[in-house]
Amino acid sequence: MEKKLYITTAIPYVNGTPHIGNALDYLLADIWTRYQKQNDHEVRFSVGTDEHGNKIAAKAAEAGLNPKTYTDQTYVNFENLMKKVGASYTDFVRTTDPHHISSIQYIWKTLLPYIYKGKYEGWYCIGCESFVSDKEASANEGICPDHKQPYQRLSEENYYFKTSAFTDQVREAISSDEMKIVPEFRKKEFLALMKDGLQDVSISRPKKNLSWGVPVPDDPNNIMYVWLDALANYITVLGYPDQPSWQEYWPADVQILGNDIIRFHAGLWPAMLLGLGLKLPKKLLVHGTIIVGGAKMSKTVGNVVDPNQVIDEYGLDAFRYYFSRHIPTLDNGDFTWEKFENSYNTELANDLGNLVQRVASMITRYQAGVIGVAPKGEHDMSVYHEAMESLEFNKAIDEVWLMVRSLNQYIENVKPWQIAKKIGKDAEAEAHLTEVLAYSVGALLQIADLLVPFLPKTASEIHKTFESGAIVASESVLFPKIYIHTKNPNTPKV
RNA sequence: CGCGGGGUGGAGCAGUGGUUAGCUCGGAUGGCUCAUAACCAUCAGGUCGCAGGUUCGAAUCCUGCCCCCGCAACCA
Repeated sequence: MEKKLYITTAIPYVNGTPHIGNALDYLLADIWTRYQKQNDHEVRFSVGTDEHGNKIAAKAAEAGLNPKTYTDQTYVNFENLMKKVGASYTDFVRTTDPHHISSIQYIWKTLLPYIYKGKYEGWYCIGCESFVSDKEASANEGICPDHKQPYQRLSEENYYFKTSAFTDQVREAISSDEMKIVPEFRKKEFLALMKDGLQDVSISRPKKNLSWGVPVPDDPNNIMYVWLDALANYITVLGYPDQPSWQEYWPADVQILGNDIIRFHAGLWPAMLLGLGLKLPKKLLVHGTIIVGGAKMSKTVGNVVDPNQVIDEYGLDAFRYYFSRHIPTLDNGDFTWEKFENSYNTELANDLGNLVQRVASMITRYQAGVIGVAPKGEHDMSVYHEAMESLEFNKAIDEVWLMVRSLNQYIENVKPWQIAKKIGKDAEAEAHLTEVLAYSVGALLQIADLLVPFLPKTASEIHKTFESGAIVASESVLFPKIYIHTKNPNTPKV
């Protein structure tokens, strides 16, 4: 049965260059999307960029540009990354889009029954033109590290959103899995965090302190808090409220986010939706952080991994492979160039690439490239599908590699090259060989099907090679060995 | 006693009371020759963080302790 599904990715703040965490968002959403499409569902897959706020304005000023011009230049970096990881997204939203702006103002007006004026008090840096959290203030011993000035205790009048009014509903939705937080431990973590209830959130800043943003309706001296603006993208991108088709896709089936922003997505965002009278998303997929050799990535340490470099050096599918299999979907994962290259050379090149090659080569050599009719692969795929449904993509792709391994074992046991030698002496040998090789092709085609969500290019190359009933030689081998970061074990010893 | 997760062979992990604790990578040996010097098999290697307890029996349950990692609400 065909369903209309919707998946979203967190929209990154465009004040920097895209990093590997952004790429992970797009990749996970894309895997899910391709999987659902393969099952004949229709999917909308949204991406976007978050472009308002002081930090953007500051960066723009540094570059001598107005903020809009600045974001017009930087958002492209993110769009390029989405394309580069092969994300098959259908909708792109920028928070500076006119439709988004008018929509968020409509949202504000609709939420008015839950909005009140209140005082916000906190530590403020005049240089930064912004408040800092108590934690940050005490961490810096009361002095702004950028401006070498002491923070001041200031208060200002803000609009507040009565998130607290929705505490019970949100808690209930999370506990009952009506809005399911995946993985379970994130759900527990968040429920513990909100045990004292959701706290009202200040959702505006005086214009003098926050110039770059969406004005509050009927009160242009106040600018909307960036998170309110940003979170709304998930519905404005669908055309909410003016294009009725949004109703065919909301609520989202899956919203993808990193663990660092869970409280906005599991607290403020559902409260906004409830205030608007909308349904809550069905699932929040919270992925972990990618660390490098056990350490957090950071610019100062200089261990930041550029997704572009990975893709440029090893190819897109190699990137998609490592980040879907060796970075657990629902937990933190480790990246090092050595690990990456090892898994590329052993798993992609030796296990899969070589398997395709040896089967194709035997058919070419023994049967002049004629496959005959390949039987349908018969491997039990329930583990794979269960893993996909429970959003544990790494477990699903693990399952594919079990199949790769068992096909290699099968070939080793049956020894087609020995059967080939009997042709002419043994009357049944020829038919037997054909059967063995056709079976292998059937298994490979099944493997290719299961790889479609993960390695679309590889899957289609395998299909191309075998599906016509005769071998179509490809111009190059799948996953040629690469030794950039590790030693080539086959170099002769000096 | 803030909350949560975790400590299992060199590395990464699975395993929540029951036969000799599994898997992948790495290492050693052997086989094979269709293949990207690939593939397959076998072997080596673990006092399951520490100490007590419950039990016929614990990595698995209980108690205490040690260590690591997140989070601790307005930075997006």
